[in-house]
Amino acid sequence: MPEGHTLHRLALDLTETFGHRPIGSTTPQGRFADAGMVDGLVLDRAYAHGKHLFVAFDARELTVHVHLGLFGRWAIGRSDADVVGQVRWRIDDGRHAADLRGPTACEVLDGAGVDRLRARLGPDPLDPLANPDQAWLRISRSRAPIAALIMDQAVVSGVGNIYRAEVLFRQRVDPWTAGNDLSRRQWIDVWADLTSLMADGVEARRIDTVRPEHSPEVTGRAERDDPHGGEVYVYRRAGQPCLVCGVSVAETAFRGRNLFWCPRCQPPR
DNA sequence: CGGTTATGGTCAT
DNA sequence: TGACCCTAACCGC
Repeated sequence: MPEGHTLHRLALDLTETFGHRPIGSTTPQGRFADAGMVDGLVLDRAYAHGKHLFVAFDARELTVHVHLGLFGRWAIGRSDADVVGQVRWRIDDGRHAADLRGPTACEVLDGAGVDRLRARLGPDPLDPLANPDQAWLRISRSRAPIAALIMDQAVVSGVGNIYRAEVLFRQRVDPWTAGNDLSRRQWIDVWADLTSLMADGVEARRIDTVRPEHSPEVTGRAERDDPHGGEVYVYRRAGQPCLVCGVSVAETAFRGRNLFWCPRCQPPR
């Protein structure tokens, strides 16, 4: 489930449900040995930087860092809900309980640890203070394809396989364009589009990228055919006609991930 | 019941 | 580039 919008949505939900309240912290599965370090502390707020979630606790300056990886999920429910499956971390304020399953990271950090981690991350389109030039500096000096750069969390934070495919399609950028062949204009347009698409994703809790003029005949497709949960142009539509030009959508395995694009709408420069 | 799949990332070679 | 980590849903037998 997790591209950047998912984590920002989660941060808002966790803050709304548990913010400024003392919470119980346990590890039903047993694999978060430090869960007790924040047990009984006041949960200040949760926030996200790209795909990383930070749950900050009171004066002790402790923060739980969570990365969902490919399979991780949070489920917020009632406090009296039974533990089902592999729950790494449960927080509980007596009314609600939130269960974390399958994360790649769930660890307690101090302030310096949070700073170190965030220093490795590129600007996040969902951060109003983020500076796209910070990413441009790296992109414009790299010979790697933009398809690789845009998913490199040190370059840009929060873009995953769906937003990558969709934003490059919407901006008609060939995914194989080398970073140093991309124009500054193209990058600024990609960034601006990411900003609005991802903000929409936070609100809608899903990824929808298809413009109204292309959507009437496909509305409902995602729910019917594909569990990823949104209306998209090219993601997981290999072999199907492009919603804009009708050409068959292309797919290839690239660095361990599936890459989708339209060869006609996204021609080489 | 076993194999496959998934919106991610790290580490070794 | 490949091995491996994390979990649950789904599919075919």
